[in-house]
Amino acid sequence: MTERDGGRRDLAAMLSQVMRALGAVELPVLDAHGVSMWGYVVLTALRESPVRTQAALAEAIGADKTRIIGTLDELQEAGLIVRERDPADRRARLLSITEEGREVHSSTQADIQEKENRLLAMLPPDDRRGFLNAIEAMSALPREDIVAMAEPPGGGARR
Amino acid sequence: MTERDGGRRDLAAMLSQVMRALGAVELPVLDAHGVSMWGYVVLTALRESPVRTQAALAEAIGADKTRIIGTLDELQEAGLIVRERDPADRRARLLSITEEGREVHSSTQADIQEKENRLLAMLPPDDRRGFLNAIEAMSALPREDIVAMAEPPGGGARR
DNA sequence: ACATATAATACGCGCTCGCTTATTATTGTC
DNA sequence: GACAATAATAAGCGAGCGCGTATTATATGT
Repeated sequence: MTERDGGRRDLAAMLSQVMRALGAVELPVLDAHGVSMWGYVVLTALRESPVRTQAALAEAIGADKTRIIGTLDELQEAGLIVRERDPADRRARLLSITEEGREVHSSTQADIQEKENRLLAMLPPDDRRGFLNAIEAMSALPREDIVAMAEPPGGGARR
Repeated sequence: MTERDGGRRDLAAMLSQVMRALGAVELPVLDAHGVSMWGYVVLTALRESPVRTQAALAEAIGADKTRIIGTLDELQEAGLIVRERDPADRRARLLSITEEGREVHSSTQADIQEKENRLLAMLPPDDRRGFLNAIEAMSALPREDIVAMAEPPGGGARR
């Protein structure tokens, strides 16, 4: 807010820094729990709700459907997920989390959030609340919505 | 805040979503201005202050010193930066931004921040303020500090 | 003078990822 | 039944990246 033209630094630049630091904090936690990053992301998603196809899961978590197969293989092998053909459509795989997967996810998430809480504790309460509200809101939006939102208002007529 | 164990989603997960969306918003802007992502990052850094060695620049922007050489080559070729040997130590390169580099950076940043402002406008003012304060604070900290902060307080005795 | 350290540079290795293609099995439509 | 579409799967390609190595030039320390 001192010598910058726009009055603030670029969001992406700042967030990129924060993300990198968070990675340094959290990846070792995943390692310690024997879960890969994508494995953890999959567990998180399946914990919220089972899915009917791998493609749907991939889309939900922003992964490439052709690349999560290995991750699913590992999770299935480790007994953390169930992956079976849908009797109603044998092309599809029903994916859900096992009880063990739920436990692994819980303990991992507890450790992760404990560390995150420590970071959040450095912020004044109002800023913390605002920050959490903001990223909750933004992360809940589909990417296309965010892209559209960033366009000039008159840009809609270009469609 | 409904059915989650910890009461909130993982920061890293949410921020990762936001970052991806921001990428979709901002990378085309960089393209339109003929600047690569790392090129823009370098211009941003040199605009704040010149540096004395490429290694120092790389460290400041979180890049790999062996990999930014190509980027520096391009920026120098395009007349956006000055890169000359330090007369006081011929091993080192003095790096600074040119007037043209400043202009390219300014127009790029204006477009980027305009888009970011549109996104920020979706947030209630308090949340926006809190969010910006938070990421400014967090992104200003060295990564090691953040990692250390995430450790349990008693962990210090382990050193 | 010589040993050691430093800065830039080029490049290798292994890994990840976005995207694409091709194949097999299965389902849906005409 | 034929054909198009769909789901999973494997793998290729190119790009990017973290990290490491090696080389050359230069500076510093003994």
